[in-house]
Amino acid sequence: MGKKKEEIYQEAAKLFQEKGYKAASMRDLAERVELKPSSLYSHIGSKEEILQKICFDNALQFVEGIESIEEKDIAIVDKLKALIKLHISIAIENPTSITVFNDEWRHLSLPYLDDFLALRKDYEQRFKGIIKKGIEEGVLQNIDANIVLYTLLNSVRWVHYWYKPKRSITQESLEENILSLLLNGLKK
Amino acid sequence: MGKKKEEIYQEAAKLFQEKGYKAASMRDLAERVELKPSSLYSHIGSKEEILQKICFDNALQFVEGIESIEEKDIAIVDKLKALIKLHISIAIENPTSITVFNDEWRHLSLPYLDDFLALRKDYEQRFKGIIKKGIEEGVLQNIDANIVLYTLLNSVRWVHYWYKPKRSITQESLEENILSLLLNGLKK
DNA sequence: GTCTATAACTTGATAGAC
DNA sequence: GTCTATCAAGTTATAGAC
Repeated sequence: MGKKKEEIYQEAAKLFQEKGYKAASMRDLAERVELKPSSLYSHIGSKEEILQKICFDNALQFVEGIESIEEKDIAIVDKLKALIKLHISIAIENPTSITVFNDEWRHLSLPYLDDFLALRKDYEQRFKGIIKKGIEEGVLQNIDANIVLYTLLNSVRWVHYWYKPKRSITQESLEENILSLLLNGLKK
Repeated sequence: MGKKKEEIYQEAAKLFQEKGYKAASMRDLAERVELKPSSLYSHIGSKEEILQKICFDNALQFVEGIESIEEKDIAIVDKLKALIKLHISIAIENPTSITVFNDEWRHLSLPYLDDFLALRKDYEQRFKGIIKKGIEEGVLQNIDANIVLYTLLNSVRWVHYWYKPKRSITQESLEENILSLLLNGLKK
């Protein structure tokens, strides 16, 4: 990928994050990469093409991550730990694009929207499968698998909104704290 | 509030939820309430006025809710339970406006944006205060208060995205399950 | 690959008749 | 209070010179 093209994608992600996809204009973007708006189109096909790349790149990262965890020969609880860590590390490594992935996918047009939702559904089903197995094995509390799935996903999906790497908390201790809270509970 | 005005606010919330504030047009809205676009302005002042009402009405519901919980003479753990239930019930009672409140507040213009953020900050500080007291008293695990605050908020803030009241799960059992997960942990 | 110019369209909101 | 007509500004994207 050309250097300018890469710059455009990166700045677009920032812009989409700050203003939202719809409110971010190609004029804004052009200004940030020091080009006239029309010149953007020598590098990219359309505004939505940028959104597509961001959404699907992130979706694939999650799908690949869960596949590799599924294959591992480890205890269910450790698979869940690995999944939660996967979410935290993806969110912290690339907070900008993960925000767009989380919040702006709905502006995808068909058929991309359907493809995206299918990928997401697939991911959630795999995640739920691991939870269900843990309940069956008796190592997890017998809580509705959907509730566990979405409570875990949600609690971890927005870490990047408030966690700043420069703070006193390291990523390691962040992971430990969240894992302790989710696995052992808030009560002493 | 006039009947038509009420209808406009309600449909606007739905529309903002479905498409996002920026992508939802006054023409869309007019069509839904069976008016010509210009006629909307006999009932409302502007598009943003609708957003303001949605955001501040919800924010005040949370602030009033936490004030009433603070005043109660009950154990810290019970205050936390009450807070989590507050979030769940607000989200389920009015899923449409809570989505707009959650996701679209950033399209508020100044000075409303600052007012809104101040309200939110105030709420979070109060919530964090309760958590800190629980840690001091020794009834909660010694986990960073920010991590607890945001993990709780996030896990519960998006319940309405996946919980459908018509499902087999009642609101009561939903609350019990989420509370059990957050307070006692996922592990058996 | 960048520019100027502009097409084709959508946006929120207003003026003024009825 | 609803309408028709319309404005002014903003949108993505393209055409074609250099």
